[in-house]
Amino acid sequence: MSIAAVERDTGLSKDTLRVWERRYGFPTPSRDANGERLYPQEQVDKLRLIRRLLDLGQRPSRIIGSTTLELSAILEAHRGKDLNPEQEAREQVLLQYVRLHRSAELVTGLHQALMKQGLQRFVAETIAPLNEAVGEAWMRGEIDVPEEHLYTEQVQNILRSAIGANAVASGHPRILLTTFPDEHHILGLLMAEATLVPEGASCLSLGTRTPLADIRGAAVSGKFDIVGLSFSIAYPARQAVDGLTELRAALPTNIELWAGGAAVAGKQRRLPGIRVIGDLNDTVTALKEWRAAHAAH
Amino acid sequence: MSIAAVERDTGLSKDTLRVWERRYGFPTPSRDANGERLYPQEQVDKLRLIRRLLDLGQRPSRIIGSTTLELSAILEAHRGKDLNPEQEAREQVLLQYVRLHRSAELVTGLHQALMKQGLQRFVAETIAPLNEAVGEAWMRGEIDVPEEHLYTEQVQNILRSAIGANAVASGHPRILLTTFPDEHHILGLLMAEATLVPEGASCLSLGTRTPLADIRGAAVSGKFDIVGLSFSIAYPARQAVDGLTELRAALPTNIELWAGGAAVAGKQRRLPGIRVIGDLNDTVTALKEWRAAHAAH
DNA sequence: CATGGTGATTGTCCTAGACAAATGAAGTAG
DNA sequence: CTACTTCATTTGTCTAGGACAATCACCATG
Repeated sequence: MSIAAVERDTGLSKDTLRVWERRYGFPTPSRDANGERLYPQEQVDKLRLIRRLLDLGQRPSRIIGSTTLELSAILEAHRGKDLNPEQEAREQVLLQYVRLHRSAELVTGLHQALMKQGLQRFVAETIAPLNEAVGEAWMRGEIDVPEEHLYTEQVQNILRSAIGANAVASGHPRILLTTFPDEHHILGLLMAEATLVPEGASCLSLGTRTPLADIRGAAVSGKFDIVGLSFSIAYPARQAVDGLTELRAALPTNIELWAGGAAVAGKQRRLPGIRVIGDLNDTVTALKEWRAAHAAH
Repeated sequence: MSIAAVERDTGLSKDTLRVWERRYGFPTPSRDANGERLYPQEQVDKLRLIRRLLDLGQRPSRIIGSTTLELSAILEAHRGKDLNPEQEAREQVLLQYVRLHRSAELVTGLHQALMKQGLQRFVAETIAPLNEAVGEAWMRGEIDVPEEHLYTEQVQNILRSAIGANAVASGHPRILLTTFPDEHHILGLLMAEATLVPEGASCLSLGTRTPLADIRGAAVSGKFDIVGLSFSIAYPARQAVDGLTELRAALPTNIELWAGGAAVAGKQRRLPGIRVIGDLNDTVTALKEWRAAHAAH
């Protein structure tokens, strides 16, 4: 696995990978005929774990010497904070369907949950925790790339159908949803849209990876009230803050800027003029705030 | 503007920006107190133009010396190349709905077409030509990134809903659909799925960007009969041929390999053992061939 | 407790050289 | 005239350490 592939896979920049090797003696990639780094799979797995722990506030020098098992244990310790046993049991049931040969059951299970809970609760209480469970299982190597892709695809199918069925043509406010250019993950965006649409907002999603200048252009020419950005846990927090600050400066002041997702959680202090969305319920709160502020007219 | 900001904004990597400065003498950023590059706004604008032209097939050394005005002129020249008046007129009718402020009409129009034509004809007769028209309009600079994204999203919504409504749990053959790692375009995949599902095939899509080794693993462990790959016009033909050859060698012989899309069109001769799908109708043909060959049992 | 200083940690940027993959031009065979 | 090879050029990405500012952990002082 080349250094560029590892960067894509782990979210650690090439510079960081090289400087870790120099400073901490890990990772220790072999070299190809051309002298370029080749990372073995198990080191990439460990890097993914480390990355996850960095996001949780650990520091590299502390954990980089630990084995994969020890890292998983630390991750576990971070986990068992607030686990509702009943809910976790239901997650485990769905999680075991995230297998290639059980895809039909996954689809059925998701559909049933959607019918039972309704769109908003389905997103907040089933999809969001399931997302996390899948992410963690992937970090621990319990599920692999095709299964994670399969999961993403099926959830996308369900959410897009449901959004289409609930869409209102001319609701207010008008919200433009998208992500920054190097953010591929779309589920956060779809979850936001699925939460907003039943509230009567008029959402337009541009999908992932829209250049900053184009976001601005679209927001202005489409006369949107709000621009919503989604950041997955894999997105570099620094880049998110910089990009958001730049976009905020570029947008007219009458267009609000909302940002949600793991990479911006707790960054409200550094993002003046931007509404940081804490979780899915907070999305609804933010919407109510907007409506209250604009009801006076 | 720092080098990281320019990378975000133009999509040109830091390495590329530095090597251009060294080789061509452009851009010429000033330095801050810390010796780090600071790009003036007008050079960033020019870099964006250059980036645009690179996507259109120009080469850096040819255009990097030109002024911003000259670059705009070249971009103009790329527009009205070989326009068949009749065809262009038809495209324009379809294309006028792909505007940010007309997204509601686009959705309505697509829905009506789907209801009128049925899923398979909708894909073959509406989506496929519209795809091409959008692609060409984008090449000519008549629509921009947000509009192309909007189009992709809306078509995705419709196709995914329709596929979900038509899916058969236990049909035959079992088909695994995905793309190679550097292929982001998903519409080809969805179009294939939408064509196959009404025929009673059991399709499972992994979405885009699945590593080759994982495609093989998924095909084997999921006991699929056929693996289908989609290649957009932007995918390098050479890479498609090499990747397919490698995958063919890695797959068991009893799993068929199908490849469709602009990048593999007409490459059947170089792809022994692989079924190259010419167009959407050919997808159905290939399916019938498979069934005929496996009916004997 | 809170606040501020200090030293260690850490990510990003720097320079300049190297090379393979992609491209275009010229030549050759069907 | 087309299709395939060959060869030179172009071009993006990788390499190596060095450097520094921002952040963090810690401790002392108000």
